[in-house]
Amino acid sequence: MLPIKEQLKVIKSGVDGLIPEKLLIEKLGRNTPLRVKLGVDPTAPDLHLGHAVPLRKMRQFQDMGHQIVLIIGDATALIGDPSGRNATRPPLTKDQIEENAQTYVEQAFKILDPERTELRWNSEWIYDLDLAGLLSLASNFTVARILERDDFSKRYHNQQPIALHEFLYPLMQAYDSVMIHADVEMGGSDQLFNLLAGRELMEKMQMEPQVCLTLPLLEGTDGIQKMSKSYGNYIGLTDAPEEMFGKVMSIPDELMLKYYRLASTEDVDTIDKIEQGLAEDRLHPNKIKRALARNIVTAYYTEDVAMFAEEQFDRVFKSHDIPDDVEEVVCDLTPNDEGTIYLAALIHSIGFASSAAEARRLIDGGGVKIDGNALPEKSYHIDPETITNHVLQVGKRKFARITGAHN
RNA sequence: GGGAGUGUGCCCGAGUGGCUAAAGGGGACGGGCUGUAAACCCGUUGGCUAUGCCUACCAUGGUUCGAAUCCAUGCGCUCCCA
Repeated sequence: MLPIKEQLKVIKSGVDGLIPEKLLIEKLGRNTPLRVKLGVDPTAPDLHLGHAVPLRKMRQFQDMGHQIVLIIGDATALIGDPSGRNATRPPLTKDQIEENAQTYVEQAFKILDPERTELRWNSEWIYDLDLAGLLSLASNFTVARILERDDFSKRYHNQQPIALHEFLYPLMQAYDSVMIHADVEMGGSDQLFNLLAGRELMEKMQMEPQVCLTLPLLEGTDGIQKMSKSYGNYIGLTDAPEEMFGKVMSIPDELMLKYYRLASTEDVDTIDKIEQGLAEDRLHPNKIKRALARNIVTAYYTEDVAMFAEEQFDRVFKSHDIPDDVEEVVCDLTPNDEGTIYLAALIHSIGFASSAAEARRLIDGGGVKIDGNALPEKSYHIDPETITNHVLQVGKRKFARITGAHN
């Protein structure tokens, strides 16, 4: 294993908090692999760049020879983590959880080395807890202690409901740490309370407590709220390369460095140089953002794919051209008695607008183009000839080559 | 168990009998500009083959020529007391 100093440098890069650092040094000093825990709840089927932040940190531990333990919270997902929430999570069925968990693991292993990962499901021990067990577990915490946490107290003061089962969530997560004998548990900074509950419970059960490692939350593409599927500001690990590239380009400039530190594969020294270069105006923000987008796409696909994604991006957004690979869409282009087709309905039917009325508004706003030429206002009804085998564009990003059905 | 509130469009939030498809803000989308799907500026934001028609302010019923607005009951949520 690397010397402790070297290990600490890697561990601490990009982290938000390490509680307590002294204990971590002590644990590292024993020169045996640490058990490093990350628990994830399969509440949504797709992982995004925000989830990837702790996973990347896990990978760093893994590469230094520590034993990482990835816990799939299939049991805790039934409760739903209240962290940072202002409302109770909608319940998921066991089937949904099962399904989500599958894709979750698959995507996590794009970052982690599966061969050296201990994968556990917390239903393994949580389902064995009977009521008596649960009660004795609950007796370790007080209501005041749980109510202390920011999200609960906010909800309480704002007269928003807190369901009783949500109180139990931190206990369940803490119990996971006990069961797998965690040395370190990591999570986003919003997880701090849950992580500390793990420490507390371990101590009460006469174990050496875990070290809590928190990572900053990654803001989504809007640059304001944390990346989350429910805010629609996420960059999914399974997004198409062009999509991924474009989404990275859409983050506010101020967020670039944070993305470099938390979501890219670039090492600390390189990022420091970039930061300096930007501050001194030696590096152009657009170039740096492009490099970031390429790096991220490369991490989940390949370098070639990333370069192609960049080319397409330039075609569409820089030169306002039509991309190479426009999807062909077959539509009913049978004209009515007046020899026209209702374009607004067609746009709606292929999913480019949420209603025909919206399609009409888009036409009037100049957002609908055929072969790159904007249609004039009110052209809701058009001659089918003008569109058959031509490229219909709605907004900047939606393209389709329209062909008629063969009757 | 008793009492007090509250429920509006994707979200927040005004509106307390007609001028309300419903102010304002956020978000989203579209256009312009550009170094980007950054920033900034402008526009749009219930549905419908559409100068009109239909559906909408928790639900149902009522008062009224006319209700998001008044009344009744129900449902949801919150708070206080026990």
